[in-house]
Amino acid sequence: MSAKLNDDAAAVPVREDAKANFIEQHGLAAKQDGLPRIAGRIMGWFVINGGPISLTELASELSVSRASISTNARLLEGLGVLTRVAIPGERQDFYQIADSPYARLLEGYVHRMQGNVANIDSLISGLGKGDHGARHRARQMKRFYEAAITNTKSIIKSLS
Amino acid sequence: MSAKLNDDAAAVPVREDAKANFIEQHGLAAKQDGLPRIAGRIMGWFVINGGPISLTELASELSVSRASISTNARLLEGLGVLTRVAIPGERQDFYQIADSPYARLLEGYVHRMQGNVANIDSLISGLGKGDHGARHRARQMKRFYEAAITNTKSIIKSLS
DNA sequence: AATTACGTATAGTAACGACTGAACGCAATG
DNA sequence: CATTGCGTTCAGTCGTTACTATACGTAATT
Repeated sequence: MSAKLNDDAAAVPVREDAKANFIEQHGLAAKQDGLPRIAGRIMGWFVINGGPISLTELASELSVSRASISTNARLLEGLGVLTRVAIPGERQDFYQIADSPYARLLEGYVHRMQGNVANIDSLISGLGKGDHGARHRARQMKRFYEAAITNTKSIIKSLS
Repeated sequence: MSAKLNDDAAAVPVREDAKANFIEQHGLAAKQDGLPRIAGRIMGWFVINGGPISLTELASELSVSRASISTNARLLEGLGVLTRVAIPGERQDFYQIADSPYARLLEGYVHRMQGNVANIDSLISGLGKGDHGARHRARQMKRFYEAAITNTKSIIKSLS
């Protein structure tokens, strides 16, 4: 997956290409993380341009439907990546990139992993006396998740 | 689906339920991580039962098609979660849970994050002199990924 | 050889999710 | 009021993907 494509259209400004490319790549990366591609593109746009911006403007910026922008912006708001701000005198909703967006994302991640730990716990408490191997492997798995959780929490702390 | 929801046999129907439930929940969690649900169920089965087991046996254990088991087992093998072992005298392929499966998973995660960093770098080097905000936010994002990468690497080290 | 037992490749299906376009509700403006 | 502009909701479409069924290749058994 190497992506340095620089042979077509010669005299085009590379600057704008870099920005558009980043947005697109970030949308792709978001897909990898289980988020809709548009959500990733929105986030990429905010990394570059910061905001605040209205939904309709953002829709035309990324050339997608207003509906899609609306749902995905609220999704990102729920994840703590975007915050809704009111601009005095303006009727529209404006979105802005949150204060520490990545910390917010990690918090959701921690929450999911804690759910996994709970799942492991209910397995362990349901095991019989004979299931030595299963208990051992389940505990190993739990240790992994707990290590990941505490480490992630420390990252969150270092970002805030 | 007719499960065992009776109370006639005073045995321990709860035990088996716990195991089956764990497998199913783990399949669900895998979906969240972008893996096929069956891959997650396979992994859950191995956490409980360890292995080694042949593909056809595993297929009947999880009651899915042999083809699906085959592809997903190879997927997990590629991720470093399962290892193929040969049992002397047996013709079949046997799979076993790998030594430190979670460390392997995290390595893949690190790799993906490094790709993101590369993406950010190419954005930064494409920014003009005026894009102060963008450069600042991009650097912030890069710092986040780098922190996550080093922390994840330390987890990997602690698991190996 | 013929047959059996296994893993894999392939085509087809069924379900899922992202995204769009058109309606709706609502507030502010004319 | 009527209208305009906004965000949201909802039905529908399109593409993707997990999973199955079938066919295939191969190695061991007979």
